[in-house]
Amino acid sequence: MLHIDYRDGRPIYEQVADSFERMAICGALAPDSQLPSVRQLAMELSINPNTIQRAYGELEKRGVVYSVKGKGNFISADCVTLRERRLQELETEITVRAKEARELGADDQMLISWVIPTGIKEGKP
Amino acid sequence: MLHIDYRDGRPIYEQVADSFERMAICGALAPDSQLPSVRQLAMELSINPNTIQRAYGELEKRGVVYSVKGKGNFISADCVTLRERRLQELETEITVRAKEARELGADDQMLISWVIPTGIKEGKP
Amino acid sequence: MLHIDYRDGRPIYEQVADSFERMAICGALAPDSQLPSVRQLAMELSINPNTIQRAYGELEKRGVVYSVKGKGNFISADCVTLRERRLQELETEITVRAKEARELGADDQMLISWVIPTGIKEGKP
Amino acid sequence: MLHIDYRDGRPIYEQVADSFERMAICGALAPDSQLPSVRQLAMELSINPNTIQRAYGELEKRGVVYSVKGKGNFISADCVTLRERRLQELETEITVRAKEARELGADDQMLISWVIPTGIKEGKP
DNA sequence: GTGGTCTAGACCACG
DNA sequence: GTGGTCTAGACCACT
Repeated sequence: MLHIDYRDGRPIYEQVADSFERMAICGALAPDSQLPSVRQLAMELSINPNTIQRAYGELEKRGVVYSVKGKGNFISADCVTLRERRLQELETEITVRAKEARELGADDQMLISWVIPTGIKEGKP
Repeated sequence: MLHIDYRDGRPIYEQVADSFERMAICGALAPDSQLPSVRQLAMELSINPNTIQRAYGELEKRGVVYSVKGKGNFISADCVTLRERRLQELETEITVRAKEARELGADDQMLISWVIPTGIKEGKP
Repeated sequence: MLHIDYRDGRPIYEQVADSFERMAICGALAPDSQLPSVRQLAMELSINPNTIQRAYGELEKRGVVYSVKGKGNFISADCVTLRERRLQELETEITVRAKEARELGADDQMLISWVIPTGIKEGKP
Repeated sequence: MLHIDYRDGRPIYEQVADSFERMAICGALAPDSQLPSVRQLAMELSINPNTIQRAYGELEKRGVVYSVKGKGNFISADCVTLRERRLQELETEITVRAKEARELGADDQMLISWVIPTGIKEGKP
């Protein structure tokens, strides 16, 4: 269900949080659907419960999840909203880098080639 | 001359190294020009010499400077080479994010608008 | 388990790193197996933890280990990969020296006798 | 006459010593011929006299040069003797590495290909 | 308890 | 004076 890569430089809690956010974004987790409990998920992944707790806290901070005392953690927004939020993040990350690349001599054509997949551009069959 | 931000999450040695790399890339530091000595820069920035040492070590690992015992640290490569190296980094960073954005529904037009500083902006103003 | 020679010209952190790399190459350390913790190894060898830290950093730079915050350091690559890497290093070291020896008058036969452990030795016994 | 490369990791005094040894080996410097004075060479190369002094000391330690107080430094042996000495050094350096390579799986054919130049093997036109 | 970073102060090799 | 290494001790982020 969830994949942890210890070699990945990122901390575990971040990997867990990212996985859930990705699932929420793609619609695999509907709004108000409940996440696995901290203890249960910790056992499944053989991870310290503190780490799961922190991952859920991270998701709450990002606005992806809300927690109800004594009940559990739940997805807070629909996938469309989350998708837009993530797209805005990506936009700033890309524009910042595009700006730097432009200052280093990259021109329109080069930048466009970076964001448009090579080969087949239409269809996605 | 050099600015350190303690609130910046990045470690100090990395900030120092990045600053020098940026200066070398933009041509502000010519090849074979000498960098400030470890001790002197440490005093100017009120930083431990060990931290500067590490920053210079990082730059050497990146191929931006070379060090001569008893003489000092010097810029190793010309700005053109360094610029190409940095552009390749930016390319991968951008393509990875563009790929994710595309999976989230971004189309060519949207991605292109992110990398091209258009004077005309639709909506948002 | 690990041997440090203070008279050896090489820095301690390099000796430590080399020892672990050699063990990983010969298969004594399997991929994903955990290395001793920085503090523990420092105590065993009566060495400053900082030096061990640096040795592990060196190994990470070489691609021999990966580190996980709060967990420890682990072997990253299999012995076959590491072996090939080391063989390439040895190839360049040998070819460089063979070239110089050739310029000094060594012929094919002499060079071959150096790299092949012949039971029969002419003269010298 | 003599070439110093500051980017070369090796210390200056070693580079100077190596250059003279190479010249003595190839016969460019005859036995008992005088080397340039410490001060003069230091000026020519824009190097600290201490460094030249150390280079000459290194050469004396290697048995390539002998010094006469108040007179100067002189080549000690003929090129044939020096050549043999250097060849013995290269032999040990190569055999040690060949032994390690063999332990890592290199076979005769591989090792021979390392010490015999690719392409044309006869003639040296 | 783990690794990652930083500070403080010392010694050595090199020039 | 320079860089390179090592020690000692501290704090932080992560598990």
